[in-house]
Amino acid sequence: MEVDWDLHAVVRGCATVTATGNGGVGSGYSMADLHPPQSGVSSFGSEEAFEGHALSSPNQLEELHELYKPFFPKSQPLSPQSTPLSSLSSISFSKEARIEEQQQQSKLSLAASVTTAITAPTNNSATSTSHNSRSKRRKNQLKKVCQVPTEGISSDVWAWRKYGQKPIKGSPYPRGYYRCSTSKGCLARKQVERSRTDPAMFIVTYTAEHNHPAPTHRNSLAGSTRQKPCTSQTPTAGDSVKPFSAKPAGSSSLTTSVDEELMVQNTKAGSREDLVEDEGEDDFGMSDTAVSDDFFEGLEGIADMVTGNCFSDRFQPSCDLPWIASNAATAAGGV
DNA sequence: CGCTTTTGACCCGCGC
DNA sequence: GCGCGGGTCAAAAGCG
Repeated sequence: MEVDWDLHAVVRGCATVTATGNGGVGSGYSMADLHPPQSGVSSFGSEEAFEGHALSSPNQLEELHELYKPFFPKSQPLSPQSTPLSSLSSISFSKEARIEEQQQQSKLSLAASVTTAITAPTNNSATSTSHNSRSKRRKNQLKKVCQVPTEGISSDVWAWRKYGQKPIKGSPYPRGYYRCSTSKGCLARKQVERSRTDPAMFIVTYTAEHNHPAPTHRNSLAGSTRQKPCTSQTPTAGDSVKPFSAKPAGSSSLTTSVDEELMVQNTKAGSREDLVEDEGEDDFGMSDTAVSDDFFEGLEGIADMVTGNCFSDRFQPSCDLPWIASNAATAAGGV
């Protein structure tokens, strides 16, 4: 696994980030947080990262930060050490992401029904059974796509459990499928895939929303640290399937709800600004997706918690949390 | 013991 | 209607 990435890196916030090389135009909200140990590869600082995109300057980041502030109850996300920006910067939309989303949306016929679209699966299937959800799998699913730096991936308040991984055509990296493990009934899912253009970045796609508050702590770490004995393939690997497990975001990480929030917002923002042109007005960029309301509500609560104490508790400055580490590791490439 | 990860198989949507 | 590819399920195994 990869644990090539330094843990501290994971926790450490940083600045910047990026959108993949091409970044999303406009979409690029970047929030980078940590950088991949991997090296310099990372984006920070790199011009590529910003290449023509949105946050090409620190100022922009700040602006974003400001923009998001309202969403964060108070403090921010990551550990004390992490800088506010870090959280913000961890996510960004990449062109790829956008495209994906666009496709998705276009299929859905976007805008108008976007809102409902996303929820549809949730609502409908909420009651329903797996069968239902399954049948609707690809229908009307609004997804939020965001790009996160490798480290950013570990920041996620929710506990995710990997339920699958698949090689994706056209991409050297496999895509990992995660579902919320906090609640059985939670339909929230996320897909994590390494960016083809920028291996240091992960494309995280969130589907559905959590129907419960964020976990305050993990129930168990068991199995969470599993790493292959052998391995060690670095994320770089482009290989496909196994070597890199896209483990993302945290599998169990509790990291920042805020981050997630940000992500979502980014998504929204991104989509709204770049993708959704039609949506003319959403306050804050929140209309676009459906995730919205409840999703945010929940997040807010979470954020509170997080900022309040969760973080202090769990997120140690240095992040020695085992699970985090493992997450990072996995995320990185884990498997 | 409980939970997570890994993996192969299966199912389903979508494009041709 | 067929095939491809993506998404999910479920069993096995590992870890705390």
